[in-house]
Amino acid sequence: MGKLTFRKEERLSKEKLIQELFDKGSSFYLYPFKVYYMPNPDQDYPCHQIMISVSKRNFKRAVDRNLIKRRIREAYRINKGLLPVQNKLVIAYIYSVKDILPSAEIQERLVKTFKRLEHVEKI
RNA sequence: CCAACAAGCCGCCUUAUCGUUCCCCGCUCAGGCGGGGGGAGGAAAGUCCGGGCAACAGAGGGCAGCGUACUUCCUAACAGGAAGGACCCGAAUAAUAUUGGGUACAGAAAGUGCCACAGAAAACAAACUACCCCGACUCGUUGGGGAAAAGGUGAAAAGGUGAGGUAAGAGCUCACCGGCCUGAUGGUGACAUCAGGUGCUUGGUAAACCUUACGCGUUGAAAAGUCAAAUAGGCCCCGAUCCUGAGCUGCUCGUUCAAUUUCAGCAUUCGCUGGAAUAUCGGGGUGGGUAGACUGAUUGAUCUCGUCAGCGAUGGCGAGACCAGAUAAAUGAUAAGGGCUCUAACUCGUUGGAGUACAGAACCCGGCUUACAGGCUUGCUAUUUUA
Repeated sequence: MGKLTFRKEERLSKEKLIQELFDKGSSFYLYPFKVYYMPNPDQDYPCHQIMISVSKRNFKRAVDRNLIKRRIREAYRINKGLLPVQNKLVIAYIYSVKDILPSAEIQERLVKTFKRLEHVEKI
C-alpha cells in the first residue's frame, strides 16, 4: 500500500487532456458519481491523474461545493492504494446528487468505482 | 433588575492521527527527505459606485450620450464620509429652548406634455347649488348681469385670520401673519436677523421630456509583458537536381468533376531605370508564434503604538511590524473531549435531547448594500412590568 498523499502531480490540470477525456473517454454512473475515465496516453507518468467536479447548478454556495470536493479528495487519498497501478488512468469524478452525503458513505461508494476501473484495457 | 432601541466590537476551543500549499534552514543517490514558521472574512458575498494598474485611441473645441445636484470640508477618487443650513414628522414645554428621526433638498413667469375617479370647473380659463341686483310674466318660474364669501368633490380649488366696506361680495381698504423685491448686518458658504418697499389671481408634476451648472475617452488581469520545445509553414544563405516552374484575371484546349495545357495582361522581390529572378530536395541560420512556464501578483492610498493639529471626517510626524498567495484553484478530513445557547426531568446540580449562524480569497485598494446562531461593551429610559 502506497503513501496516503495527494500531491499536485495527481491532479488533472492539462486543458487538452481534460478535453480529450470528455470527448473520447468512457463513462459510467455509480451513485452518487458520474465517472469519466481513459488510459493515460503517457504511460510513463508516475501515477493516476484525477479531477473532482461539483456542479454549480446543484450547489449554489461555494462553501458547499468546497466541502464535497474536500470529502471526495480525502476519500480518494485514503483509499487510492486499492487501485492497481500497472495501467495509468485519467479519471474525472462528477458529483451529481443534490444532497451533501457524509464522508463514510462517499468513501464506501468511491471504493466501489475502483472495482470497475480495474478492468480497463491498456492502449 | 429586565426588556427594547442606537453605536461599536467579537463571532467556538483543545488534543490525536492522516494530509495540502508557500517561505526559511539542513541533507541528498537530484526523484525527494527531515526540521521550523505562515495560511479565509466581517461581510472574502452582491458586483452597485469610485480609484490604482495595463493596452488601445486622442491637437484644441463643439455636438451627442451617461452621471451627479442645499453648503463647506475630508479624500487618490466617489453616488462615500464629517460638520453645518433649510424643510417635514415626532418627543418635550404655557410657549420657546432642547432633543430623536427623515429628505432625489438646483430650476415649474424658457418651452412641451400629463393630472385617473369624483367634481360645475384640474388651468389661453371656468358659476352646479345657494347669495345679490335688474327685467318679464301664466306669480314661481324664466332671461340678463354681479360675485370665488358659503356648500359639496378631490391628493391638490383662487394667500390665511379678523375688522371695515358693499345690493351681495371680493386685497376693494386696513391690521397682523405669509409671499415677492431692494438694502444693511453677521457668516468662508448654504442661510439667518433686521429695515424699507410692494396688494401680491395665474395649482401640482422635473425617480415626464427638458433647462442650468459641474464631471466623464474605450476596454478590463481571459488586460498586458517576458522566455519559448516539437511539428508545419515564412524569410535569408549554401549545395544538389529538374531545366524556367509561384499567384491573380481573361481566352482557348480538355475533362463526369477536379487537376492540367497554350497565349495575353497584371503582380511580387532585387532601392529606381535597364536587366534578372519566382521550382523541387538537403543542410545551416533567422524572425513571428502555439503548447507550456514565468512576470503582472501580494510592501501597500498597508497595519500597530505614541504624539501633534482639527468640533469631526481626516491629516502630519516618530517608532515598530510583514500579516494567505492558490491557479481544473491549498487553507482540510476523521475521531474524542470541552465551551456556549435553548429545552425536559428530578434527588437542585446533575443527567438526557436539540442547536452552534451567515458564509470561502481569485490583480489590488476605498466605500455602499444585503445576510448573520450566539455573546460583550457603552449610551439611553419615551413605553410596559415589579417594588
